[in-house]
Amino acid sequence: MSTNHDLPAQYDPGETERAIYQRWIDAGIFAAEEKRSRRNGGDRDPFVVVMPPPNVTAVLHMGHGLNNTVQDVVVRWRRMVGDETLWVPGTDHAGIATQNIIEKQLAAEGKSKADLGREAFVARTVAFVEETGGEILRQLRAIGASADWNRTAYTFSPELSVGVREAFVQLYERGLIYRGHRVIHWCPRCLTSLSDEEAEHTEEAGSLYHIAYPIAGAKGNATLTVATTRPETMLGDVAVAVHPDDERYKTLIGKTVMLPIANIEIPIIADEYVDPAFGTGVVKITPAHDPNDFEVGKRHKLSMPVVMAADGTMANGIDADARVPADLLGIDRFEARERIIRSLEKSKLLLEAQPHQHAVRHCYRCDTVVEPRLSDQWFVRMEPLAKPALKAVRDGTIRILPERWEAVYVNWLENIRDWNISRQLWWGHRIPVWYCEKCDNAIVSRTDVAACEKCGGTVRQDEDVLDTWFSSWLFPISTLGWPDKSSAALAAFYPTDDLITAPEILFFWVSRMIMAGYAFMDAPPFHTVYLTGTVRDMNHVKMSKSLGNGIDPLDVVNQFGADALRYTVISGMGMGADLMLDHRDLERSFAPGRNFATKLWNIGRFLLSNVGGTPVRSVDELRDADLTLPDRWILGRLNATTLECNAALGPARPEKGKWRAEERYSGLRLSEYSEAARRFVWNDLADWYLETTKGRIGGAGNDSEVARAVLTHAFDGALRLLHPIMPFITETLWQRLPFPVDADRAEFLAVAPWPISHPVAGEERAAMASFDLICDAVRAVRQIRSDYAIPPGKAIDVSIQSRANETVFRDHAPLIGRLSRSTVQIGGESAEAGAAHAVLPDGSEVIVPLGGLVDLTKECGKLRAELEQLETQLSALSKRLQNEGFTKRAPANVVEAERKKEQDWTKRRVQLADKVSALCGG
RNA sequence: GGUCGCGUAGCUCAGCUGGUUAGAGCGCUGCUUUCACACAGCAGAGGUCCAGGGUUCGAGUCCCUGCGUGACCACCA
Repeated sequence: MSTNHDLPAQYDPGETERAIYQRWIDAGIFAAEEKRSRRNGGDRDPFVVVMPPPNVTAVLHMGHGLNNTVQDVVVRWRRMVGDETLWVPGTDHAGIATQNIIEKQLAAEGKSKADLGREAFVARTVAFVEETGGEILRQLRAIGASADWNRTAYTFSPELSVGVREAFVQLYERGLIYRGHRVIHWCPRCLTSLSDEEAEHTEEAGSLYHIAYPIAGAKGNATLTVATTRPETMLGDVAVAVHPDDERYKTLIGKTVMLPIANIEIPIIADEYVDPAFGTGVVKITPAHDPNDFEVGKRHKLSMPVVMAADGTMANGIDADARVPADLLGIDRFEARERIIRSLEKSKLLLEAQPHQHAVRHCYRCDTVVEPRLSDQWFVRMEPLAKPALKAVRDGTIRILPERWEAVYVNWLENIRDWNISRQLWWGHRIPVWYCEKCDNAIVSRTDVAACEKCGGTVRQDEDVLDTWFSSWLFPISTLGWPDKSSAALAAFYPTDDLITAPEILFFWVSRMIMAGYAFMDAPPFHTVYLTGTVRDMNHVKMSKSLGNGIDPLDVVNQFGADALRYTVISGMGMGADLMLDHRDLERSFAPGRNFATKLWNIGRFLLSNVGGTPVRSVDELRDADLTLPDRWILGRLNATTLECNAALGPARPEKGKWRAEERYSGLRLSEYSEAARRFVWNDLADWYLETTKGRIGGAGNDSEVARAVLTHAFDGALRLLHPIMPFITETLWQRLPFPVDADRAEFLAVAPWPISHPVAGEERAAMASFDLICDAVRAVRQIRSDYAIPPGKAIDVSIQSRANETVFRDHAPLIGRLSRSTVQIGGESAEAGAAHAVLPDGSEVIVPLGGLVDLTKECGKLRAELEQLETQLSALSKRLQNEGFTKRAPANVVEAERKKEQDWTKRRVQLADKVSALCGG
């Protein structure tokens, strides 16, 4: 133990945080051991959190800061409670995102990926990732993340890649992966297909063009008007469709129209898909460039001409013949739209361009407008996978917090569509399918294939790679050793416990992990999903680097310390609520956290300079008679605060495998936990208890020892409660506390036991109420001093008058006097209610009622009257409910309502009775 | 278009199953450099809990309507 008990006047987080983190790492306290898990014969419950793997190229932003702080708080809490705690860190290779970065680099060098070729491109990306990747994980250490870095995973590592192939092959063998020919979302900039989730809707102001298609062979200039928002695709039209029951067009069905510009005759068909009420009730059918039209085309066995190239320029593709005229070939789709509109205007076939608000899908990586495109892709059949995932949330195996997200989750899974998993990229897990060049055999294999197993012909592997999410959906199992089912880590730590992430990836990642858990392990990956809020600026705009409204968490760490960052994030975050921070004024956002750290520091300084470094006595050895009222009060407050923190943090896992209704939505209220701990430290310990010890510590004798012991114990408890939120400063201070000699001490606060609590007993409650009265008296005297501008140095005589609590006040008059810097007498004549009565220096007299004290006689009378009335009503009600005549005759809902009322009144009666006994004694 | 959320002090928000005088941080006013702390202490000011209606002995809390605002989902071209 340190003999130097002087702390520097100022806490310097920069100096201490790094050193402490290194000591934790050196001691290996973040490393989890399989054999200590109860599931592997150990004596500890496992508690496991899997980190949402950030993109390997990412740099830390506030979103990560928030998310990982929440995870770390939960993980550190469980570690202190004594669980075998594992937090698995890792990164994601992020197919499109990473490939885009390398392509941008190449573009800056005047090259394209085609110049390099696939192999060199991948090699370059690997080198880039090796060099710069994982920086974000190093940054997470700066905010104190207590992950088990020995287990750091990477979705594209050889180990995890084994799992990816295994998953693909297994699903293929179970008939859940298939190759499909259909219209998918295509990004003309990234040149790859996207899943439905990757093509995000944005509301945009566009136009609904009304275009006249001349009816073939009709008299005069008869036309049929179609409505479209994408006229450039009309070159790929193979029909126009009307609703079969639409009286306006019934007679035209079966006839043909001339497709303008392409000058082709196409049929008028009937299909129920058409909504007669929208637009003109006539729809152009372009099967290769619209998913609905594709379905219509299939139903009517229409051809599917492709009139656009992969990069979004006009082209005569498959089945298109010469539909695209020469002057439009190679023209970008949006330019082509303009030209086609102008051309139609000229030929008077454009009848109208209505302003039209509609949702346009954009690439989630580069924001380019997505183009529907006909192509061959690999799909996962989702419905069978969704079933157990749906059941899990419905039956309480998995809960999602905040509760409202459960409905969103259920809704998505109920309407799930097949998942396009192939991407036309170079960066990612190559699809494990080989095609024979000779016999057209397709081989799906866990290992690389050299030759066709049927004919021995040469094979080539599918060019495409898998969606990044096809590797991350395996994260909870693959990081623990799957597909090796005998893996000790899998046995010890799967299923995991909490999954903490942003709601944006509920569908991308969370839902799919649940499906993968059931598909490959036949067990859910976790029992709790906690969705955090979003970090926004003061205008409620989501923080992002590109908008320039971001905050760099490392700036905050440098200026205010990691603890300040963490405290701000945790205390400011209601369950699932967004967190608003001012990026232009970091002081405003983070000073409260820093100030609180300073407060802790100063309590520590007081303690070390007054209590000193000599070991204190253990509070367990103190006899009740030794404890003063303030001692009893602060110990009671510590206990109450521990209870509050426990209640806010909630059960770590469902008690009986599944969440019961009562516990399902409780816990993980981190801001409440943080507030309870802060209140204890600042408002109880620092503002009151510490002040009461000032006259005691340093004096000779027993009472000084008692005060030293209690103060140290209370501060120790506070540091334990706060450690998950502010790990650095609490560890620093805790290391220097003058613990009792024989204390059974952990080496680090990070692994010290969480405070023990007990149910509050009646006499404890009474003692605490007494001290609250003392505080009221002190406040009343201070108010007199402040209101009447009594100078600090000037003593005044005050008398406290209270018949009801005279004993309490009499016993503690010196304490009241010391805390209010006045001379206090107890007792006086007008003592009906409690009041402080002072004679001012100028001779005038003032009276201030004591805040917490009411006119007891009156108040008790009122309460007793209410209680009496309630009891009368309640007994009448109960009698009625016991009367079978009533319960049988009255309608069920009335009886039900009366029963409910009986319950309410009973509850209220207990409340009132409690109050009466607390306030009025007996 | 569908679903869901939010509207409480100047600002950012707590307030869980209805029950004392509606809370916190920041900001604001006054006093104080008192030997842990001015990144502080003490004492204050500030709220028709969006509006209107309803249920109840009792509503910030539950129900309905309206206004404002946000999120998610969506194949009306």
